[in-house]
Amino acid sequence: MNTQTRRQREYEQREKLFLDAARNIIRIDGISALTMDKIAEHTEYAKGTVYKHFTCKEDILCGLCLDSLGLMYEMFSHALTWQGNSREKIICIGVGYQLYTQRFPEEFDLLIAARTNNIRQKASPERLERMDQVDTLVLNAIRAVIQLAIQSGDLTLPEHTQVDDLCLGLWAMSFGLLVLEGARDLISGLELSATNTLLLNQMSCLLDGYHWHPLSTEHDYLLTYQNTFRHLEALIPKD
Amino acid sequence: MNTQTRRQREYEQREKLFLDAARNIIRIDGISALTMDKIAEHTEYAKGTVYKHFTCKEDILCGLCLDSLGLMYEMFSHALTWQGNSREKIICIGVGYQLYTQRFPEEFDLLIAARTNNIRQKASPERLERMDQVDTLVLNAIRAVIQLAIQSGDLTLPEHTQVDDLCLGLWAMSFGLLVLEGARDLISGLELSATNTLLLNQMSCLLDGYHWHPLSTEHDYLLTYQNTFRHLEALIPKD
DNA sequence: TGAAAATGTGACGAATCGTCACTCTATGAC
DNA sequence: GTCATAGAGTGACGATTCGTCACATTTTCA
Repeated sequence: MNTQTRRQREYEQREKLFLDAARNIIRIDGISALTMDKIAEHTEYAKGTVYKHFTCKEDILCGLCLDSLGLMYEMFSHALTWQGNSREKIICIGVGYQLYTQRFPEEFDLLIAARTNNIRQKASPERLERMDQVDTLVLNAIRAVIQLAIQSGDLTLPEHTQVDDLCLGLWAMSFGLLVLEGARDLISGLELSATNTLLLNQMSCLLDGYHWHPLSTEHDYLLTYQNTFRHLEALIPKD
Repeated sequence: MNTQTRRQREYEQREKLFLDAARNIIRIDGISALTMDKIAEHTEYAKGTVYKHFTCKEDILCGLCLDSLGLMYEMFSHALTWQGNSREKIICIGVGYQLYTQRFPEEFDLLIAARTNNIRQKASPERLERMDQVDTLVLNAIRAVIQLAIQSGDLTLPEHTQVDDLCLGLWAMSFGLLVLEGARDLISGLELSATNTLLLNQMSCLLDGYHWHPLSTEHDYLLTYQNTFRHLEALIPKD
């Protein structure tokens, strides 16, 4: 009987509807303006129906996060296809991350919150499980580039260093920079270079430290940065 | 008239009392368990009195953050006195950061939250201003080490790179690693080296990339790490 | 067609926020 | 010592929001 599959499809569509409504509210008025009643009102369903889909408000936040992670994964996958050496591919991923957070700062706040015990303690285990899965996908994208670099001889990891160590290092550096960057005007008194080259420069030094070839002295990564920027910019939804 | 100064002193003591109560609640039951009524009850004051000190709940969170930043500044200052080369001093600071977040994970969640627009929009301007000031102090501690390295010839910054760029890079790397580290068990499937060497290794690579001498090939920073760890551990309040 | 299953509802209780009109208390002028 | 006054302290209150659940409505299919 395909009544079941139709039901399933309708259910998923409605879930998407609720998440879209929530995302809109957040983009316009910020996270603290998000209420279950507003989501119900905007979608013309009753609150009870929203709770058929999400166990609590935090579960919705994680649902949104899941979508964001998905988009990020898409962008990262796209970055992998960038024609260039292994370091250029990594830069392309970093640029993707940067573009995303700059385009949707409110949702980046969400990504930050979702790394916090406070939120994760309340969200449903099922959704956390799914977040883990997408996390893994994203990580695999970065891992793939590192593996590629090792195989092609561009990179030799120091002793006692795992692939995942570098993976986390790159992630942490980008994450940290973008979080602090989001609060840039709040951290007064910092005399910084232009936003766009900041991430590039720090990543360059880190990768130079790993002796990931070609080194920044051997290749013009600023050009790569600019090209990948234009390349990925087109992928970002305008809405 | 010193009635005024006494009043002032009492006011500050009570503020400290409220913050201590809030911190206790958070340490025991997490951020979401913090309510204004509980703070009032635990301190045996009425809620209205709490609101004489803090404009809203977020203002309290920022107040706690301010204390944490203060402690961190103290620790960083102490790190500056570490006898060793400039890179060792930076490591000492990193170790201090790590020790703090591991000792008080709940409060680290707070530090993260306080970098988020959501919270900052609600806190009182006065407190945000004070946070900025302490931020600056902390940054100055890092700046000082970088300046020292430059003056002593250990470090020459690349062209188009500011002192503050490196400052932010170091901060971002540590911040990012510690946030992700806090969610370590949540990011399943990551095969990482031991926690303690992770931060050290990533920082080492970054600083090697900057050609900050002595390079990690020329000096045993693992030893530095272990020594500074023991050195600073004693500073952390046991309570 | 109609009984059973699935879906949808919104009034409700509970928790919490932040306010404000008030009571109480310490101060210092006389 | 008395007393008017500033300001410190209160907690009942309205408002908001969460999450629930007993009931209403719709859909399914025998």
